[in-house]
Amino acid sequence: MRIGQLAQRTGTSPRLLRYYEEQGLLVAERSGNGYRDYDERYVERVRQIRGLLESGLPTRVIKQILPCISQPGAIYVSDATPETIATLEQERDRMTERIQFLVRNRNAIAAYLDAVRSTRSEDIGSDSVGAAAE
DNA sequence: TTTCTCACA
DNA sequence: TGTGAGAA
Repeated sequence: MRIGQLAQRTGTSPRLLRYYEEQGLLVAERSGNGYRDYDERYVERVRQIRGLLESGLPTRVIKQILPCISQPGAIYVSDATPETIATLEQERDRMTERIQFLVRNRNAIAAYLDAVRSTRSEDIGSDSVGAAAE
């Protein structure tokens, strides 16, 4: 498939897919006219990349660890160099810190909302706020 | 439609 | 980390 279709199927843009390729996250075949040619497997691969980026990993790290985690289910310990292990440990710790940061802020917001709701229900006598979605 | 490059937030 | 413009 061509870049436009892959973009559509992964919810990204052609521009972004070229950018990922430039960063070494993707390698595309070329068809006769010079257009990139992707097979089915790239849909899942792009989703993987998106997920890791949204988790806050920089592209250079994703490039390094993608071969290790792209095999679903099986974990191939063999292809993880000591250097990659170190990177993963560091990234895991960074993620833990960010999670704690998010939890604190979520709690602060939740506490504020509870306070606002209780003062309003004292004034008005009712509240119709729906359940929070997860 | 896609390619590339340059510039910019 | 991404986007927009311009030209082929």
